[in-house]
Amino acid sequence: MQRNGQTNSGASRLKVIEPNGSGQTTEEVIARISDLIKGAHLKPGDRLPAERDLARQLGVSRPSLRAGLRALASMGVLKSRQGAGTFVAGGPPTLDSEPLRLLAALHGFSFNHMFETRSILEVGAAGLAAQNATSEQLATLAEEIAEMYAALADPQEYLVHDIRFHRAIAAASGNPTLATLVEMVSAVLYERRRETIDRAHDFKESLELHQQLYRAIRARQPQEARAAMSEHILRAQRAFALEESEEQTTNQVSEKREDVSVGV
Amino acid sequence: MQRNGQTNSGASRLKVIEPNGSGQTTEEVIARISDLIKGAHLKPGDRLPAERDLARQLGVSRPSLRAGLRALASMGVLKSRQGAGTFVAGGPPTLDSEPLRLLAALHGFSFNHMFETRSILEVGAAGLAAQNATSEQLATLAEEIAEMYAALADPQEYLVHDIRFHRAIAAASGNPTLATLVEMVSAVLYERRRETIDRAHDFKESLELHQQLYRAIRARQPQEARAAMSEHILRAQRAFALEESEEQTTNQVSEKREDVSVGV
DNA sequence: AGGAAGTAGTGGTCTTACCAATCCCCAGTA
DNA sequence: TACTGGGGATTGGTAAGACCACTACTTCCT
Repeated sequence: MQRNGQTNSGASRLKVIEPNGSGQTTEEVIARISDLIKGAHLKPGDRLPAERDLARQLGVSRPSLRAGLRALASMGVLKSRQGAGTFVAGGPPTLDSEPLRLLAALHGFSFNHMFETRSILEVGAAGLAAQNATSEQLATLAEEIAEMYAALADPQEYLVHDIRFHRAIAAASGNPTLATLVEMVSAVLYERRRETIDRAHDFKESLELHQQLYRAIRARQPQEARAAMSEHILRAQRAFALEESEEQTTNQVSEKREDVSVGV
Repeated sequence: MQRNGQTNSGASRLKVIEPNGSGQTTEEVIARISDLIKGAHLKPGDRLPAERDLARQLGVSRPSLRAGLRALASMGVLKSRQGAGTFVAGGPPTLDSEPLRLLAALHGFSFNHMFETRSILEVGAAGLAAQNATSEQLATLAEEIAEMYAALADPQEYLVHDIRFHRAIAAASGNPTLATLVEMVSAVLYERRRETIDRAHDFKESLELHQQLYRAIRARQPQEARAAMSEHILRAQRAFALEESEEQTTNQVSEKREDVSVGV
């Protein structure tokens, strides 16, 4: 079946994909779009041609093209909006944390290991932030601490600013790669934390450490900043484990797993 | 159109997906399979039902189901083999590094930042390895160093064992989450390094540091291990920058970017 | 008993068609 | 002139059915 019947008359910009006998049409599509991105021909926010057009240009069917686009979308580099088009992801660079979540579920990663990893990343970020933070970034940090003070009575609200504070430190490190990883790992833990924080105790101690951490960064003292961050996360880990055990005590008998096995 | 005509006679295991008017059938599929994984109903190596069957069980069309499966496959949790079936990813836990690569290309992450991140991760891993490495893992490290000695004259071969050595350290940290991240970040840098290593100089210095690092881990000296790893990566970064600049000198005029713009 | 050909069954692709959300232009109005 | 509203054209989302390429298993012949 010749699917390249008409050889793209006129000024075709993209070489037609070979009708490779084996099943790798989709991968070809992925590779082609990836190359466009790596070659800086596509920038964040850019819009791709309509699926029907792009499919014709590449010499593949729309389903195959869509398969490729979906793969890239699930990697977070493309965003499709029905009726509007498909765009290159803009905004702050982000790695989806869902893969990590699933990987953790599949291989039974313990939360302790996750905290350990987060600690390594954030301690490093704190050290770099103490070296590189701009005055504007310092201001953002101070604001979030103020918000935390204001939200001492509201756990959920407190958590929001806690998260923003850590995100701001990652950004202040001046290393976007590191910030992206911090975000990815933290997201997995925060999701879980959001469910248990209402049982949390004494935010004051936590806030105290945040304050201390901020002062170290502001004073350009990397070692102190690292120490404060390390201590902070360690305590967070302990608090987490505590709340976890409390929950298990509560939900002791209410497991009863619904029957959704897939009959493998 | 009632696509839930026959209500899955017999022992239906999966609730049919609502014919939700809006366009989120695929996401429903992803969520459903994800839940099966998170709920430990699917383990690594498990095989999913055939697409046609699974689509019928979920009450969606095969294209929609395939879209969901592809999304999960591109996250690395599923692997499809034509003629065989679709399986839950087995083997060592792995995060695809392609998303990071594309993100780096999109936002112009510098290699220095990438090295910085790698340093933070691997220094942490080295410290943990010094605490947790099993005797078996120590043996693996020693073997790889021996292989490096043997490959002093073959850059590509040397690099292979260099990579394995670092991978072994990450594994020896006892923290699979951390190991996964190390692998992801390193993969991006190694790919680039493979192209420039032939111009590399004096592996002996590098090997010396590897040796030193190994001894620190074997001696259970986390601080020394961290220092050695830090120094090692710092030098690798310098060497990388050097080879990079040499390459630029070489390829000065040979840019000439082929015309593959997508006519956006 | 061993190897080779056959045979379901699987994922991969294509075609066609229709649905739903969005965008954008333009007429109508204030 | 500026603004608002409608309506058509465009775009991504879903569906159904068919065929292909590959795999794994069975079965038959030597």
